[in-house]
Amino acid sequence: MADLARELGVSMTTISRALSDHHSIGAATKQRVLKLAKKLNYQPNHLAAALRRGQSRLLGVVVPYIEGKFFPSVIQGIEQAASKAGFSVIVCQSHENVELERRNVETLLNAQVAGVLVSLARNTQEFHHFDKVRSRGIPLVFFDRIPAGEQVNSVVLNDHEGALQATRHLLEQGCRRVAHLAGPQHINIYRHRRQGYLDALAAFGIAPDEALIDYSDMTTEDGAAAMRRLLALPNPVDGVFAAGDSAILGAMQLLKSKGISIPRDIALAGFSNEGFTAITEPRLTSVDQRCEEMGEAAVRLFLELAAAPHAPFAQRQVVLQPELFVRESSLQRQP
Amino acid sequence: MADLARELGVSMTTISRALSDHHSIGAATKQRVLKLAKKLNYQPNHLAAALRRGQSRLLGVVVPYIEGKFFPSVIQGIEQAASKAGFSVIVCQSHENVELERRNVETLLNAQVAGVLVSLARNTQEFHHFDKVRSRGIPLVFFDRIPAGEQVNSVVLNDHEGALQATRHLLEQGCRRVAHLAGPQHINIYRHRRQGYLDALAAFGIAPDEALIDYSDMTTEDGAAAMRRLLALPNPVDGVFAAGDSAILGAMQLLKSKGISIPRDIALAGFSNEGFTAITEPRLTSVDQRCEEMGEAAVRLFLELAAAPHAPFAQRQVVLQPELFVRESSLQRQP
DNA sequence: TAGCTACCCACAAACGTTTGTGGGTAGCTG
DNA sequence: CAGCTACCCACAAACGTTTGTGGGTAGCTA
Repeated sequence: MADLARELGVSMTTISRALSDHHSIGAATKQRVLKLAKKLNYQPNHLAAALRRGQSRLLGVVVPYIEGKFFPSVIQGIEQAASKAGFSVIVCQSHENVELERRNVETLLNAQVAGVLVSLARNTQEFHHFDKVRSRGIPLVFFDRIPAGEQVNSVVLNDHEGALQATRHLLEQGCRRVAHLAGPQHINIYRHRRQGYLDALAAFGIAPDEALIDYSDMTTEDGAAAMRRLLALPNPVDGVFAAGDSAILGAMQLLKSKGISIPRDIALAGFSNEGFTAITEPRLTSVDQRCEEMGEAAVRLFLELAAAPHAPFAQRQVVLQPELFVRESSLQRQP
Repeated sequence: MADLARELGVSMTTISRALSDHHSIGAATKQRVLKLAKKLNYQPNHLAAALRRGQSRLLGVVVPYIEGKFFPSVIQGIEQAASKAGFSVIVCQSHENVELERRNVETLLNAQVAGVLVSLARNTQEFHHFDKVRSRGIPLVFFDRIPAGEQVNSVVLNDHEGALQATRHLLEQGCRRVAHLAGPQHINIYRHRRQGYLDALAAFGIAPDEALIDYSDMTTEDGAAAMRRLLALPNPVDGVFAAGDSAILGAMQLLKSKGISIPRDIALAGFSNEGFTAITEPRLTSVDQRCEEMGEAAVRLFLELAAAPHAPFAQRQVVLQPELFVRESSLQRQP
């Protein structure tokens, strides 16, 4: 910047203001500065700017993991929206571990991020590590997995609706004893999916049966184990809706190993629309989560919060509509 | 820091040196400083430190994408090793696009990263956007997809060996006309995999046949299209080795749709050991890439380079050994 | 012409660290 | 006791921006 100033015979103030399009700089001067900056290949030091301003153009993201389809896609949406707004994204994984999540938040604060976007780890049940973020006045947005019973800004899928659609679809295909593979109920998404399942049953006048609901961490192994248990019931099920695709995959693999026909004997539906749902045989019906939109929405929310830094806190929530992808694992039950 | 200094009646110099464990500060003083820092909940401003030092504790990573298994796992390895060394990781995706790759590098430089780890985009054929990194004296490490014909530091898999093993395995199972689905040959990994394939054939005294080698971008669709072409050959193939799992998946899907038995009629092997290789039926034989080790090795290399900032440049390359995972798609060809 | 507005610009102080330089003290050696 | 080493510490200048304050000039109005 000093070079630019010397070259043009103006002060660094003018350079800085010209570059940031300040109103008190003449259009002609701005042009000259910009042109010379290009010519000299001037690279702004964002660090210095961040230091002076007390805030960087970095956006911190904490997710449980980045395998599978969901989180990478959300991050993709975040990156796109962020870069449009001139922000860079720094991604951390909590590996489903509160302790790591806590450390990640620290790291991000130390990097002076302008905002923090979080999807909670599985075992996060208290939220004090986010207090610092708020107390520093840094916008905080949760997405997908959000804190229970807290006043927060968040972007979520209408999980209830997704589960409702999936379960209703199974019922419409003729299923009458539909089981549910449920996730940990302290996590909002799994709680809502379970409720959607129950409400779909109710809409069909079917009484819920706790024996048909299996609670687990929703891994492939959990899904297989649950399916094994369900098969042992005196009154066998004819449909399974899982709150996650890994679990329904496990169930499917077990059924196939037992020679049980899908969907003729048992119809299956999952949640997340993972890539592999289109690979299995039969292909798996699943609820799509609008991953990229979720990322974009989270960034939009962040930008709004950042635009009004000292506005009184008002909880905001964006709710996205899921979409059911129907595939062969649940189709043509009734010939 | 000023608070700490005032409280303890020493200068900020002492505080700074005590916190960074400088040798000219007494152990007693260090203890006092550390204790008070804890008590006052002192949060260092890494930005300021980075500004002063001209370097942050951030490690920049550029990858083509983060879907699938490979890159997330590598990143996982990077994060682990980096956090052990006190670095945070900032991940950017180039989406297989040189232009974005260029911009990502700019962004990272602006963030004053301490090092840059890169896996090239598919269409990156010139490398001038990395000159700035070097000229600033910032360690630059390539992994997996590295520049051709350049003096660089890199971590790669022994792709040749992996391909050799996979192809040899197919031949050992009784295959005699093994086709190869090859990727773009300007990319090191695909070139080496093709060469491994050829060398395995040679070892079995089989003459290579260019008609059996298909070049494409290795998508699922590409794999299916290639398989369709191969089936139309007068002299049909009895084995296919693909340089990527997506392609071999496409091939598999096409074969199944034609009612061709795997592995009895045609045996299949892929590369990457993607998650879905254990889901397909039959499960897919594939070469595992030691993803996490690759990430760790890249960080190790970075740390070595960072430790000797002004050492004369000496090209370094770490080569990891692949591992063949044999599954049903290639087994028991000879009863 | 005095007074006002609208622009345009420079000075200099921040932002929170790190670090080269140099000064001081204690203990030891010869 | 002089001289040396080994510690210990403070001063102050950086690092590259942003921004509040205030000064200057031109053009217009009354």
